[in-house]
Amino acid sequence: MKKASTIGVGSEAQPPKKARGRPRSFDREAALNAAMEVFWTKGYEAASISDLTSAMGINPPSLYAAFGDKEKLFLATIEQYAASRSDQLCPEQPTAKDAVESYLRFKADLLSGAGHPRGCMLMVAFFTAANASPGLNAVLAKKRAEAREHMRQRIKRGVAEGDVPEGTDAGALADFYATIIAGMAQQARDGASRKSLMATVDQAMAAFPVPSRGAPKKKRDTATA
Amino acid sequence: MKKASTIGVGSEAQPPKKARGRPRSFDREAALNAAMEVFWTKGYEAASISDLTSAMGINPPSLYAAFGDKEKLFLATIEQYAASRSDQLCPEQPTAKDAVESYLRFKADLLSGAGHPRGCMLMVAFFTAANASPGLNAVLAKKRAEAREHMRQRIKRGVAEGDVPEGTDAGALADFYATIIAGMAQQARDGASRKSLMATVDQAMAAFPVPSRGAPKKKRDTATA
DNA sequence: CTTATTTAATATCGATCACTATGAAAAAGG
DNA sequence: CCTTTTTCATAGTGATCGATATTAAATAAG
Repeated sequence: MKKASTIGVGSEAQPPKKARGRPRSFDREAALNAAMEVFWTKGYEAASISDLTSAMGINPPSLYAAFGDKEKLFLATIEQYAASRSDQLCPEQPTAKDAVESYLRFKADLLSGAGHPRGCMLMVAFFTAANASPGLNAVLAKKRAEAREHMRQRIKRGVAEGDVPEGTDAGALADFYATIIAGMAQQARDGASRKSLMATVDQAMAAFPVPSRGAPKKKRDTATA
Repeated sequence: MKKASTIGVGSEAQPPKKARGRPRSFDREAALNAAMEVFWTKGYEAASISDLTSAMGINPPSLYAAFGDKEKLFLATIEQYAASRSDQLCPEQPTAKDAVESYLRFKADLLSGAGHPRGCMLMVAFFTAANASPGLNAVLAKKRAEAREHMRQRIKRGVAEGDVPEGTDAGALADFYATIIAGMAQQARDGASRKSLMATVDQAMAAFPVPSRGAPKKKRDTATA
């Protein structure tokens, strides 16, 4: 009766050592991706175990044995979603403005992309898991905060390097672009085209502050105030 | 057994003619407002009849007799919500930019206001009623489209009157500000302060196109192209 | 082989869902 | 008074929710 607890076993260590009991008859990652699409489409609370098991091609006991419960399965799909979308600003972009713009266009591309449900799964999760456990909501809140923080840090760096005007409020500017991303996620789920989202990115980038001509252009950290 | 069908009776005609049967023992509008707050807080599908009746202070049969069913009650709260927020741009603002800005600030005020749940009920509805009937979703989609259309018309008028540059794509600009509003709704539900939302409005308005100096400034419709 | 271990499939569990049948209570019309 | 009409309140309906007990099947170890 000793439980071996193979719930968390994803891809931590995969030597072909044979397990003891009856082998699993489904692909864990494929089932996880199927579950992700269900949650992405219907939302967390509206996705029933019945919806999930039929999409994953397994029975309820297999789901619970492999993933724990509905919330743990959802968290696993959230991690899968976030990991496959590397929520980070491209560090090769020379200026903060370029970095933010490429990030927004990357997002716009994903939001309107084919082969998966429309919009952002994290936004769907935010609205449809509001009544779920505090622990789940804490994870979601952290994921949301990360994107904003990455942008804020990049803008701050831009100020230090002189491609963003001195005195710019990096936090407020990051909030603005976080608002743009959230808005685009809603618009995309509402059916907005890639072209429409890109036009919104154009508009949003027109508001990015640039140093006035003749302003100090630091190269690194040689302050010339 | 003749049903008198008093479901829709809101405030269409209120002469104090006494009805025939036992009088209703609760205030219909107060109950509607209580239901609105439940839907606004928990979302459409997550709000149970039990949640609703206890917040409204009535029993299930009274709810069904007065409002029909859960979907009809929800639609009634949506109408109440939209009506009490006159989703229209202030026509007294002299320019399209002023009109859009005051609209955004009006929205930011409501989104972060006290005395009611955070965020926009229509956005909560959009995400939490996605699996509901097509009819319900059509109503919600129409409400969303209205705000965008009002902004588009006002921007178009600005182009005609010369306070918006010629050649401006009014639809794309309206899409941009609809994105801002949707994004602010999410941020507000996520806990953003009024101050933070207002800073985002500042940023968003910096992107509003203005005629270059020396550009034609039509007063009304005297074209001078 | 037998035993131990793990998964698969069936058939549920109690709780909650949206909703309602039933009859008493409260008013007006006669 | 009695009848009619409408609402109120109790106590449910069948359906579906998330989650499991149970048993058979499949593998490795001994």
